[in-house]
Amino acid sequence: MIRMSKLTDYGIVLLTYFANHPEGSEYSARQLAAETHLPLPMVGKILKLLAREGLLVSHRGASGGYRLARTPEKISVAEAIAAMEGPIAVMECIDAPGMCMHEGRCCVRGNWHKINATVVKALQGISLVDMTRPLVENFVPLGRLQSGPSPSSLTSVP
Amino acid sequence: MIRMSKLTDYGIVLLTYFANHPEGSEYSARQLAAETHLPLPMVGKILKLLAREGLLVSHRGASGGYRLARTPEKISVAEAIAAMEGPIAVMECIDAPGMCMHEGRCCVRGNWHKINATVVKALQGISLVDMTRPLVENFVPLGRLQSGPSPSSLTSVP
DNA sequence: TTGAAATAGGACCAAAAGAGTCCGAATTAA
DNA sequence: TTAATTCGGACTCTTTTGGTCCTATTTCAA
Repeated sequence: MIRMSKLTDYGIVLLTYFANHPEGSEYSARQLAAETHLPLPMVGKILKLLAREGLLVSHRGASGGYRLARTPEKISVAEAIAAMEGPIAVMECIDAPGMCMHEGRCCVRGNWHKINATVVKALQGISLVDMTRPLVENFVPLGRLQSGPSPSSLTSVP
Repeated sequence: MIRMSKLTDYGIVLLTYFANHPEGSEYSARQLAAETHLPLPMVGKILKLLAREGLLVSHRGASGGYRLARTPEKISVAEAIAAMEGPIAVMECIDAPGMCMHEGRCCVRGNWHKINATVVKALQGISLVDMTRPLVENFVPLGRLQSGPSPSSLTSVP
């Protein structure tokens, strides 16, 4: 299945929790685990990761905790995912060029690059603030990729 | 990593191979493996799967083989992925409602639904024919989701 | 009629990734 | 000093993936 890991799932829940509260608020792993009902060891692990990746700022010692490194409008879902899972790449050949034997003669790789870029851009367009309220599809309905030289071929899609 | 399986990768390569050849052409697993340089047992497995899912039609017996079940314009990348991996769902709660303990109080689930739908639609907009030639980004640059009630929050994205 | 060449449908296995826990060390507020 | 934190790992168990292989069954053609 095309699925993000639980780590990412929880990570975004936690980040959204920050976005839902006054800016600059600091919370410990313990508090966040209690509030979100996620297991404490997991929450600890995730917060550490997010801090290392620069999305959170940590504050050590007694009464320490974490806060967002930037305002939530400036943190995108794409960044959050990348922090948890590494670069977004639907195919191995996207972020690991040279690993695939067939790279030379593969005729679909270029297209995967563009498809991947489209997904990334869509996710970059969603901030943590957006995640705190219902999303609405824009009047520009969806990002379509279209085949270049030749005509048609898109109209057939339901 | 957010990555499709090799099965899916190979599956789309194979489907694209059909799209690149005269309509209705039939090829055996052996032929396809030779042409695409993919391991024969894998190719066999994938073709069986695609046939079971209705994207290919199989023809048993000596000099049997497979052909596309529909014209390649009418088969989308989204369908191909779904055939190989099951429903496209970036989060478990999308295609397995009830599995997540936090479903009741989760405040981001609705948004994941919409994000998922956006990705699916983008992939539905790409047919096998499109995959046989370079994709070009449409003038409508990309599908953006926007938060409803409140303004701004999108302008900050690089 | 027979045999070769296909697909059908699984079982099977090893390796990798995921999910989750736990521990000792360093840091800091009180 | 002590208690509450974060930090950085190691560690285990389970699931998924990637890949192979085997035994039907079907069909074409000699």
